[in-house]
Amino acid sequence: MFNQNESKQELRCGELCSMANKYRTKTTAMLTNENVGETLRVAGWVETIRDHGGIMFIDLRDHYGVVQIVVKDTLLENVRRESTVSISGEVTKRSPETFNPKISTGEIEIVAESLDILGQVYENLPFEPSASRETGEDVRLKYRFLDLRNKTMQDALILRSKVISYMRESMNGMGFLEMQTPILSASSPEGARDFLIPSRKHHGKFYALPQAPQIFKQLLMVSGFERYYQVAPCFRDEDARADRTAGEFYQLDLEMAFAEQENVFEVGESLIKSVIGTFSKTGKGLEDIPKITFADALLKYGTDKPDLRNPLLIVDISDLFVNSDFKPFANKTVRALRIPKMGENPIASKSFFKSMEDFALSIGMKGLGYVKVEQDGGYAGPIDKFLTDESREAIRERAGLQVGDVLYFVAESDETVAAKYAGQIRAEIAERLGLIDKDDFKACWITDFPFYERDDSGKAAFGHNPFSMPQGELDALNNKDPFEILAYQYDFVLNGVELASGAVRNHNPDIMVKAFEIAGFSEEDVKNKFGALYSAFRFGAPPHAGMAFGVDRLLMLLLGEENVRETIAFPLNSNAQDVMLGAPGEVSELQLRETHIKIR
RNA sequence: GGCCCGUUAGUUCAGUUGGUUAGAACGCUAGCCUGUCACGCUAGAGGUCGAGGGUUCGAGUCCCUUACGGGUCGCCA
Repeated sequence: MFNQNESKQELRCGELCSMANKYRTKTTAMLTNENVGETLRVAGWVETIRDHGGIMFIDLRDHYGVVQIVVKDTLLENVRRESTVSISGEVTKRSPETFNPKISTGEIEIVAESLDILGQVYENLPFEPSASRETGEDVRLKYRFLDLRNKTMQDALILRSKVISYMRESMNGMGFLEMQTPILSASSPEGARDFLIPSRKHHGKFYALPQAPQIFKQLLMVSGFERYYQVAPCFRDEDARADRTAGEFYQLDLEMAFAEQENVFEVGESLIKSVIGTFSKTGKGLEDIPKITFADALLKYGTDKPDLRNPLLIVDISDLFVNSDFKPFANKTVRALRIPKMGENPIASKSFFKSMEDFALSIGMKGLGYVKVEQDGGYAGPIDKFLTDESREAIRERAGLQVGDVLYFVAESDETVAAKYAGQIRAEIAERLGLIDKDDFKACWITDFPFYERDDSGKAAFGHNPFSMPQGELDALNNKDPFEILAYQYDFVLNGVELASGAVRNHNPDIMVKAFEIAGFSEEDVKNKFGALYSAFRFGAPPHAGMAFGVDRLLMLLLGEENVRETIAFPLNSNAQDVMLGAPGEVSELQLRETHIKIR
């Protein structure tokens, strides 16, 4: 198993790494007790200087590790921390009482004979690289080159490199070809906002950066490349989140011809199980990956990206309150969340219930009712007095209530809203009670997304992806209520994070036209919006299906980071700016003229 | 665009009911120290308390406006 904590040691390298030159003859990774007595040269960054008057020590850090340098004369004048130096000297064995077990070179040291400053530090450091992760992100990103000297950041980017290379090997091993698709592309009419690039040669026209290689990979299927993948940059001009970078991100994008949903699952599971098993911090891998329908996920977990490490489940009890006298529940969607033994948890004090109610109000709920199951099996709590004896028993059975349990109630007129609130309560309770094992990995597939959703005016609009195949195909489109139609569309969810998304594609132009017609578009619209696909599908398209994993999010989960920017060398800040290079920035008059742009 | 939180030394933070000269740690500078490894000790420099306005005898502290940062909702087929 790959050990994240020893990633530097994993970077030991062969012949190429040992290339000796005027800067160094050895890297720290190559230094062992065997080198004692040898005079050699090392180069790196001055991590610390410990000046004891008559003797001084330097911790010299290169990419591979650290070695202690002993300096006995005035060589250290003008040497500053974090400058780069080249030092020659003799490797000596330390006396046993001065061994440092924390570093791999802890039993030896180099007695400096000469020292050259290769890269001086000219001003005070804005922060300590060793403590950079406690520094504000705006300062870190402005001096990202210093931030990345931090060991945790180095390890994160090393892991990123290893994981991507491992995924490429896996995909290659499964017979997939990595292919490149254009970066300068056309604006797509659906989906997120595009980043636009003005054309110099074509007045008033624009390229767009691809939101995903979607259309190109489907065209590759039509061309007969049956298994494609790409570590693909994707660009979307949407606002950032902790788990969503501004502007650009990487996907492991894949597509398979003559494939069904199950075939994609097989490939996806094979890939992700081996990645998690190989690279997770604890070595803990993924167990069985259940398939949960979108409808079921919304009911049981209150979200389409459930965290299955959270053991709590939601049940529907709406039917018990049809025509109930209790107005807040009567004829509403009522969901109940059982928290086993919570009544016996010392944390579950009066103030805990109060603060949960405050949380409920803060997310827009009107209140948060609950009952406790007492020792005698009876209920206590603010909701109990509104329950009939029959409903008490029905609820007990439905939710599997036992002595000591607490049951929370969520009631809303709108079913979707009720589900969402119940999901938020489920997540919050689990967080507060510490029910989630942060070192664990639990995943599921979410399947059977609705093909259409109601837009604001109640009309049918594409739910997620107009390219996906409706279940039941043309027959369903012709004969079913559009809102009953499901799509061959799926997400892969890991620890509550949407890690991948995919679909069986609609490769049939007749079904495509019909699907768009229901959503209010004509055949002409299809030709205009998706002309290339429409055309390609008229020339012998294979059925095909695929998906795409978010590489940055995968790294975030593997590293146990809360923020996806910790996995990227040079991310934009959450405001979509590069404060180091000044992007976005102004351009010259000439550049504007050449691209026919006038700034208002 | 809405909402929440924040902004005090280079960095991370403290700062009481509004009350003398705004503190600490790390970093920086200088000095001492021959075995440290987060070295230690001594001294020192370093602040328009994000900006503007208001209340007050008096504002880092209270009020308003605004800028910036983080999170979140919208958005992300």
